[in-house]
Amino acid sequence: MKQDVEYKKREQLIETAKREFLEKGYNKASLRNICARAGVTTGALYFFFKNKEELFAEIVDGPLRGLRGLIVQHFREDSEVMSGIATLNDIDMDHSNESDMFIEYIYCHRDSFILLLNSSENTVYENCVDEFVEMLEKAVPMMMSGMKGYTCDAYMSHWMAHLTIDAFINVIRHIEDAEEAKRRMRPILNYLVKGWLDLVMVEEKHEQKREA
Amino acid sequence: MKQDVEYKKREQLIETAKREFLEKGYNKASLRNICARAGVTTGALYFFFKNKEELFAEIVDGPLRGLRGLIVQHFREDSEVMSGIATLNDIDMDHSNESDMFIEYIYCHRDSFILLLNSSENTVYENCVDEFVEMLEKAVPMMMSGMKGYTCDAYMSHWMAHLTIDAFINVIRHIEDAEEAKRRMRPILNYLVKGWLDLVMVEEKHEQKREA
Amino acid sequence: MKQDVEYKKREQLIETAKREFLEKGYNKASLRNICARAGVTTGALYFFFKNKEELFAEIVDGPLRGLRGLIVQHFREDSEVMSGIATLNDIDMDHSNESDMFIEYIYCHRDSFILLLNSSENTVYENCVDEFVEMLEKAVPMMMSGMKGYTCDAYMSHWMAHLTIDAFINVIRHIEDAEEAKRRMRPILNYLVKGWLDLVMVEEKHEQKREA
Amino acid sequence: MKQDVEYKKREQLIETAKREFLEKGYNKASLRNICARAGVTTGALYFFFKNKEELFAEIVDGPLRGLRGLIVQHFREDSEVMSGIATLNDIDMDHSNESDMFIEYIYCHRDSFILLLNSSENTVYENCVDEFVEMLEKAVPMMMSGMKGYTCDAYMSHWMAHLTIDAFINVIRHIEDAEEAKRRMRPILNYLVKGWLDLVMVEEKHEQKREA
DNA sequence: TATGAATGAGTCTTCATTCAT
DNA sequence: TATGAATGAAGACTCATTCAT
Repeated sequence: MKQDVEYKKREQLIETAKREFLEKGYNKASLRNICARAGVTTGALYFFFKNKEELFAEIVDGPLRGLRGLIVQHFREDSEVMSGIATLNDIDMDHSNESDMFIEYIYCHRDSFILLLNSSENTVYENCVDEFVEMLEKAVPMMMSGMKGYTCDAYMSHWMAHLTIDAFINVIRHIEDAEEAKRRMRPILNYLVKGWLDLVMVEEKHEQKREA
Repeated sequence: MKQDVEYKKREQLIETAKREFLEKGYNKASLRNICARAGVTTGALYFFFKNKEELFAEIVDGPLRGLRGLIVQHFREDSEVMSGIATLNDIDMDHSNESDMFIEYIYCHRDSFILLLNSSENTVYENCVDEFVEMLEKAVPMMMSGMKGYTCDAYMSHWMAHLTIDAFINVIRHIEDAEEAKRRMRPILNYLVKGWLDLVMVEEKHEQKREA
Repeated sequence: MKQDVEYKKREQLIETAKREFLEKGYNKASLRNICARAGVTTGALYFFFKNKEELFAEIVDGPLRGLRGLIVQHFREDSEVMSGIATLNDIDMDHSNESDMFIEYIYCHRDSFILLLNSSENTVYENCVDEFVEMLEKAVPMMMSGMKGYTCDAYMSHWMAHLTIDAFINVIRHIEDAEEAKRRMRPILNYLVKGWLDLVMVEEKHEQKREA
Repeated sequence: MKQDVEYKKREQLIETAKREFLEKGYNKASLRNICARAGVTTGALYFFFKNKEELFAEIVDGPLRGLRGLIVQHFREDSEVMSGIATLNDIDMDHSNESDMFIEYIYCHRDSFILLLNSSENTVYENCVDEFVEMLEKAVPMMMSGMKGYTCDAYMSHWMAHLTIDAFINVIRHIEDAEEAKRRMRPILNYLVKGWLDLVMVEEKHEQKREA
């Protein structure tokens, strides 16, 4: 009974913090203001959270780790599938399922991800996007490594990774409904996959000619 | 003669402001600090500029307008060229020249554009990127309007515009040298143009089938 | 059985408080911190102690009263011995035993005394040293009162008392080992006793001359 | 004319700060309070001084450096005088002049020194007394080095230095009038000098006996 | 006995801006 | 043109203490 009340205050605080951070960004968000809006004294906030940063982390860290985990796991599974494939033509061009899954997860915590994308300046999270770019940049070439006769162009791999992540970010930022987001993401992703195959995968003959 | 001295102070102020804004972002940048670094009193700053925002604008507004103008003019010229083209196959697939020109201009004022991209939070410029997306999003379909048998998918046009702009931003952010930037941009742009043609331009028959 | 546990908490609290007070001084010591270090909740602290000052007192008051008692008793005994002495020459110049006894007691509670000396600002104890100076300042002349032909210079008595106490304080502060402290204190004390006799005890003739 | 007003505010600030620091000690002194008492806004304080610490330093640093300089210079001169002396008996036992000079200087800035002695906890100055002890501890033996047949007992030198400084501190703390302070200091200093000669200077024969 | 959530006044400090000179 | 003193609100954060449970 009392616990309900107590938890309610903590939850209240998180909820108002989320709103304030979204509206003003991390820096301009005012703890005083958050407390006032949550009907709580400043001291109370510092009972629940060590810091402004920790309050932000509370909102954002869980979903971020979750997504990270999801991606790692997904790449692992994908690697296994790919290990049985030898030519470009055998690659399944439909990546809707994967795309859907990521969107699904992200939209369960959309506020948090919007926060990370738009309002995490001066936070340890301010470069969190780079991490995902890097993961993608390294994962794809690895998955392709079994394909005979092709090598990866590292530079294009980097840029395709960037573009791919940017595509997700655009969707997350501008589409509110998860189902619509999924629907919109699918054709874009297919286009991007083609990019990976056309620009990143280089026929080795071609490559040798160049070097020659 | 005296004017020289004065102008020097103004110039000094702008130079230090640029550095401070780049290092700390608009919000965290301190006018006091800027003045101190420039060897100028706070009062002096307020003689030259109305306030913090106007100081920021001084650095950023010129290049921004310049780029805007360049783009508008370019689209106008391109429209004329395109008006003589009737089929997709006739389109010149090499857009290196255009890409080069934009990069060239941007890199003449790279500091300013980096400022706009990374440090314009809480400024009227904070959404300036959207404007360019919008320009592109609308311009391309217009240019294509002469092409018989095709219509534009508005939605994909939006996303391709976004991706295209993002591609430029990635390059600007991460590559310091103008020539290298041009070189890297070309293949990416070509890939993107293919995207425009494949995803945005829809054969009308196809379209009718779908709708049927 | 349960009492054991409780007492353990109290004891824990005192122990951590001692450390915290020593490290940060009375003011900067944080009750929160003390509780955390002791693995106890803030509420618990307030069950055992009325407030911050009383927690400090708990550590410090016992030893302080003990020392006070020891000194009073010692002066009483010394007075009796001195009542049988009529000339300066008969005074026992070796005060090692007394010095040793005080050092012995103080070093049994050295932490507490260090606390009193270094970390009692803004406490009722912050001037506790003065009390000892005063005791000494008054006791010595009283003990000497039986000596015919001499009077006490009140002013010099005050300063010698101060110097004597300061000498003890220096030792307590800077020497950790009790035995070494005793050893170091002895020659200093003998020098100080000579000071008492030379500066404080004034031959009455001399005195009359002066006044004449 | 305006300058008068401006300087007055700064001076006012320093004056009130001095009072506040004296009354409450460095930590408990409140900048808000100081500003209010000085009839100045908080911002103003931070125009004149970088910090709480710097405000404190402003009051205290000058006098401290002055005293340090005075002592260094004095020791240098004394060394020259002593270099012409070979036996203990030739030493001038009257050190009134020196004592007077130090007291004179200190009492010109007595507030500052009281601050240093009583209210500098948690400041870089909190151990400033030790420095003077050390200077004295090292200087005296050096000055005595010319004396044949004697060596210095390092330990007693340390304690005599401590006692000597403590004696000064007692006077400064408890006597308000400079002239009275001088008068009181003289006999004490003479007593202390005797201590230096008796306890610190050891006849080498004696020393050798001991070692034998 | 003991918890731990909550208080609320208080801390030092920073800032963009103003204005008499 | 330019100074620089001064403003005053706001910032994050800390603290000893209380009290219903």
